[in-house]
Amino acid sequence: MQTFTEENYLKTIHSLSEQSGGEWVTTNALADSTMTRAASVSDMLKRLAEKELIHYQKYRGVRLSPEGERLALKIIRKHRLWEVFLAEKLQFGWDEVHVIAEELEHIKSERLVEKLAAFLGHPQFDPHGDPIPDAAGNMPAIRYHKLSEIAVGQNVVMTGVSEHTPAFLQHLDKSGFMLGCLLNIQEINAFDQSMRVQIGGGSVLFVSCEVAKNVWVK
Amino acid sequence: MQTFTEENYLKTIHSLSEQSGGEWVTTNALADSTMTRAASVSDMLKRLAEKELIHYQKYRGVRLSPEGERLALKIIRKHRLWEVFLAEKLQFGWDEVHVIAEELEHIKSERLVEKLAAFLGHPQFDPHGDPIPDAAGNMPAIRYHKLSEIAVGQNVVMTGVSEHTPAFLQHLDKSGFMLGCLLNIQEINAFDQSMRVQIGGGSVLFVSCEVAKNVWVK
DNA sequence: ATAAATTTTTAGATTAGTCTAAATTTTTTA
DNA sequence: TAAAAAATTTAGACTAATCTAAAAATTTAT
Repeated sequence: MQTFTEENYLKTIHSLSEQSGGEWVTTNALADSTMTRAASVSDMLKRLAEKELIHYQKYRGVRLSPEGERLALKIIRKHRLWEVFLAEKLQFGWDEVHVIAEELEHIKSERLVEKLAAFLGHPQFDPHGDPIPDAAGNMPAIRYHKLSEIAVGQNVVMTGVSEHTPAFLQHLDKSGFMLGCLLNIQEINAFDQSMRVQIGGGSVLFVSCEVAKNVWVK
Repeated sequence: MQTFTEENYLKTIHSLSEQSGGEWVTTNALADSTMTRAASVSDMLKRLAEKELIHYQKYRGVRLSPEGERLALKIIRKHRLWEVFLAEKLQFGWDEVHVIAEELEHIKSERLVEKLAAFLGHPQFDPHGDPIPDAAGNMPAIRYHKLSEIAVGQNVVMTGVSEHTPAFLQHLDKSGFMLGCLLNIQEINAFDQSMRVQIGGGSVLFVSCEVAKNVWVK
């Protein structure tokens, strides 16, 4: 049985490892992500290695063990299912669901997760377009492309976001972005890589490079 | 902001105080209810008194302060709303909802509670027949009568239970008891106060005094 | 009303998780 | 490739919540 804190470390290691394409995760990267100090991370890594949830090599970094990976995926599954519940059943905005799901993801009951999944109709994606692992821990790794990598003239569909802060999501709301919307890239400014984009065949707007990098499309 | 543990103490003090009709709650009673030792309770009471959530007099006992009462009712509201969600939306049995709600009740978001209440249609009672405090903290104190106090020949309706253990609730399931069912008291045995009861105009069964004491009727 | 029994509190220790400061190891750079 | 810089770990301390054992206060009983 893991504590709340241990679960958060496993989840963070998973996410950093995914972001870096499977590299070993460093102590400092973890300290930044968990808002703690490197010394605290070192302590915790010793504890997680003791429990064989991670492979840990001093001064080198850390990877999840198969068991750690399994647990991380269970937490991610719960997090994303709760996000779907909050957005679809309770009408929360996609900018609000993350923080609440950070708490809900630690509720223990296996039965609860499976009944929740059934109640929601076994959704495949959360409100940000992130895939939901199934009960066995399988998660499709389809990440498509960043909007910032699409060429002028292309038509694409928005499939997700890689940044979950309320500030970013509210900015997208204001601009008219939503999952599934059609995007036509009309122009890319060579100077700052900002784009002129038409959304859903309607309004046209300018999208900064910082925004475009955090929007997934296919 | 309170910790998980502090919230549980407040809830327990509320419940013991309610059970004893508003008496001061003793250290030992709390130790029994929270599965800890009297020494740990003493420590915690000092902390809660420091935060002015309780009125605490050494060697005498403890009462909730107005602020402590307000917080306790908020937790009870959350607990009971989640129980309704689990039973009505996720099809959990009334014997399963309590333990899961013990975790869910600590989720912080105010907005979540109010959206959940709206989603459930602002229910007045949880699956055990316990009243749900409203957002302002008002809770109807209607507790009706114990089945064990009803006279022979009377017809009553089951309105709740005062014991939430799976063992007790599963026993009621097996016997055919459910909230709202009609009960006709056909006989009371003088020797052990056990009863012969007809349920819903149908099956007749024997009910021990221990069971009858934990069933509320009107 | 005093002694015995019970209840409650204090004292001192333990664990998980955190911190700062210092020491150590690795990486970078000249 | 050795010195400087950066990253990481160890050492030692702190807080919340708990425990056992002992001391103190209250209640009960003779």
